[in-house]
Amino acid sequence: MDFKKTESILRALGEQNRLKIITYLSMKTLCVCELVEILDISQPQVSQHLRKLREVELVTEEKRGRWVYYSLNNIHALYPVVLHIVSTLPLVQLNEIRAICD
Amino acid sequence: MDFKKTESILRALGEQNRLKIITYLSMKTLCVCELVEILDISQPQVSQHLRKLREVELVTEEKRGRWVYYSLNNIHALYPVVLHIVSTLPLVQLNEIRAICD
DNA sequence: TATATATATAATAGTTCGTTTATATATTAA
DNA sequence: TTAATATATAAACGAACTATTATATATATA
Repeated sequence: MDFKKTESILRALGEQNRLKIITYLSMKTLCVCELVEILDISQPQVSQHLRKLREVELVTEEKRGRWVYYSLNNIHALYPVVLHIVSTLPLVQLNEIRAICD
Repeated sequence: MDFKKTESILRALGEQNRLKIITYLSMKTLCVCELVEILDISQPQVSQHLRKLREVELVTEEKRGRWVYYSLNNIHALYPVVLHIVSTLPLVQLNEIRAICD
């Protein structure tokens, strides 16, 4: 992984909401509206943060009906580094997600 | 390490010149003028990048005479993560540093 | 078909960032 | 003591970033 690419990936990781998205996705594939509820930020904000993570291919997306599900890209060259970073972060709980989606 | 602090550390790491500084410091303690020569960027640029790394305590400094020597902070909570990142970067060589310092 | 939901994107404004240039301070050497 | 070297910092400017607001598209439901 060259310096330029690593720079852009670390930039994508260097934001609290995106770190939280990565942390939750490391536990479970989630759709946008679930992330909106979990992170308690606006839908456009979640979409824009996901875009940054998509641009550097840290996450993958899969459309199912109305929903778009996001997962950590576990074949990314820096996937082990990402998990290492997540392991240093506070434990978060993935409580029952209130069915606000729908 | 909380999300806010991790954000600021990843931001400090998310820049090519700073990634190179970290990479070289992982091999050897170096003074500012040596980094200026190795990275081939201006002295104020090196000093400002070092400041960002100092602010998040990724590096430590030690003044000896006219020179200020910088080292990786190996007791930083994220030191293992930093080494993990460095291990994914291209190998760099620390050739004889022409004695431009002095 | 009309409406509601899920999502993405664009425009805007305020903020942070990186580079350049100029300068100040400390230390050493002449 | 004067000059040179090593370093830090500040100001200025353009670029990149983030949040907000508005809107467009796709899909499902009534």
